[in-house]
Amino acid sequence: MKDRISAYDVAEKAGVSQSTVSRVLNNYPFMKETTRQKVLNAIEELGFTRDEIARSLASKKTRTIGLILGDITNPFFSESAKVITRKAQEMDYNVILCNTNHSEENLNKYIQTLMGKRVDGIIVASADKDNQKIKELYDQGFPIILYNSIMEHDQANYIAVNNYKGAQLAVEHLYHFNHREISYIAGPSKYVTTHLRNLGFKDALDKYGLKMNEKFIYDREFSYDEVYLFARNLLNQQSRPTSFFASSDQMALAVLDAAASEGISVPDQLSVVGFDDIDLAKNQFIGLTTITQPKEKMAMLTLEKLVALIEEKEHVDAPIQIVLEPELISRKTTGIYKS
Amino acid sequence: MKDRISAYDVAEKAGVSQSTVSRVLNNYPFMKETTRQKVLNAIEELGFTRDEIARSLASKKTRTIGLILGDITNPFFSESAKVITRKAQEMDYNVILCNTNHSEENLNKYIQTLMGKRVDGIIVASADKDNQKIKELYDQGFPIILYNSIMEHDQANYIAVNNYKGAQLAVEHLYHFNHREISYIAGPSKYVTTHLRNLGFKDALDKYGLKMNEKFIYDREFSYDEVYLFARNLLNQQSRPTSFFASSDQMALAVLDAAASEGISVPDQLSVVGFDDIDLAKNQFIGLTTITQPKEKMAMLTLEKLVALIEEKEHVDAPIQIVLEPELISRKTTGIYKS
DNA sequence: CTGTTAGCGCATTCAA
DNA sequence: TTGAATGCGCTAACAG
Repeated sequence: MKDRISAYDVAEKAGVSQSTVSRVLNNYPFMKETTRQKVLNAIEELGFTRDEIARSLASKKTRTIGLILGDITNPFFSESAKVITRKAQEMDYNVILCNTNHSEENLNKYIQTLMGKRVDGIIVASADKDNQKIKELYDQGFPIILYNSIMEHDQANYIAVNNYKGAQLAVEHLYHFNHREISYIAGPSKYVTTHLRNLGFKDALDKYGLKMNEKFIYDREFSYDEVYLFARNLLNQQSRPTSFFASSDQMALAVLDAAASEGISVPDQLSVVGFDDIDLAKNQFIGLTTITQPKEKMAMLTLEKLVALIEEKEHVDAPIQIVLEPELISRKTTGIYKS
Repeated sequence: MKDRISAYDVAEKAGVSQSTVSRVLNNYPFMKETTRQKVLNAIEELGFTRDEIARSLASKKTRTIGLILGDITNPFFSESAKVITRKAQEMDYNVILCNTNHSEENLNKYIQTLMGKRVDGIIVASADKDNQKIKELYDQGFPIILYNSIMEHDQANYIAVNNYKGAQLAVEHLYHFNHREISYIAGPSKYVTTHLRNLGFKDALDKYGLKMNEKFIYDREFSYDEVYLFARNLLNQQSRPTSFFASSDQMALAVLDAAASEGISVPDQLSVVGFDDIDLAKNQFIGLTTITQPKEKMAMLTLEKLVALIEEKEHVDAPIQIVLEPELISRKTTGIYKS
């Protein structure tokens, strides 16, 4: 590879100084139009593009943000990532993507790496409750926002849906459809998101006077295969649940998969409610009943707020703490239970 | 935010020079163990992390690669991205994610940006045929690999599946199930990938003596909604196709969606074949018949080869041009046509 | 084995 | 309106 063309090369060709080149690159307004043109021409002829690394070092800004996701193959995350990257491009930011596979170790490692890369801000879409690193960043005033999660910290920035209420809506829906035996794919309560959904689920059971069957609760790590096996096993039991509430649509799909493998038809013999309202849930071949999150809105808002934090850190105002309302959308995977 | 801690601060605290600090950071082997410890302690106490930006500027390496995708919400891409980011982390690389939404303008813009960011290499998973920018990079010897696509250029690096053959397998399968009226969701032939699938499709029709019905071919841009409408419209016609072959599983889902909306049952009244074998295709609630791509293998290979190109550019060997074999997996969305 | 020195390619004062 | 000089925080010779 031939040597790169630097601003000095351009300067020489244009017969000006490097700082003048820098000025036209940065749209400095007070310049003679002719010199600007000379520089522009030289840039054109040489095919020069500035070195963003050097620029970052000098300016202490990278115009890059880190996006930490739990699992990019979960449509909830990828659909969010799509919105965030599009918006980022519009605002002239780049996105470094990090996939933790739901491991806190990875999360910490990624935060470390991103800080080393001097990203201007971070969006965390898969935060463990009380994560220490994140709290440190809040304390330092570093621009960081939790997406789809909240954190109890007076400086915490987050944008999420009311997960507690979402879970309640699910139980309510199933209850009204005469379901009394509800299996719950909860996921580990180490995440605030799932923790809140778990609380909502339990309180809703209480409200309707239903007892919780521990055997019907899956509280291990999110894993398609594990949930598939769990559901399949449960469906083979003598006293099997009449319905499932899954803490994510992805996991609801695993339940549907398991049901299909056992020849159990949905919704006739089994009802399933998900959470997230991924695009696929709308697909009429599937028609998953689920709890909506205003993903698009949340994602846009998250990026906008983050950029605001980055670019106008002067007036830090109050921390950003936004909680949106979920909604239940009834489709084809739930039906009235007939005993 | 308080001032960052630099290697000089560490050096001072440890009572050594900054270059010594740099040495321990880079695991330079010939050092007195005691000084190494002094430095390590100072690093620990100060909570120092090195500035990767400065490091990149000085070393001319960023340990970052660009990953350009057509659509992150298409599981084929997100599943590939997952493998690539995991592998990248293992090899101590970061990934900047770019989502083109299948627009060549975006592709070019992103390539530009990534080059400005001085990424060490680029993976393009959504390349337009004959893209000029990509060719330039090949000419310069810049490490760039096409994933799931090929390019006719003597220095092109690519890893893909035999798309021509894949399409043929699909037609063959449908033909053996007595389907004679096959609709094809082709996508625009400006992508090499789809172009080859289109060729395979047409040649297969010829082989079986089937005539191509232009009205059954969708050759516009990949868009879920557009394909949905196209399929729905077709299914409403008097002489509707008995089967669909979609150039991606994502588009096959759109067809299933349309069929469901028209109350047409699959596979009894309609057969559907996809392409990619996304995880969801295996879901028994759906059971999509499709053409497999060895995604995992392809993705791993792509990253490994790219890193090889980056790190050992001395022996550039022959260009990397790997074409893997596809396979048809018959599941629940295809059945024998009974007239 | 360790310190000194000179860049990397820009942005950004300060003068002129 | 422009140029010269300095430094961002590190790596990488080169001495010693």
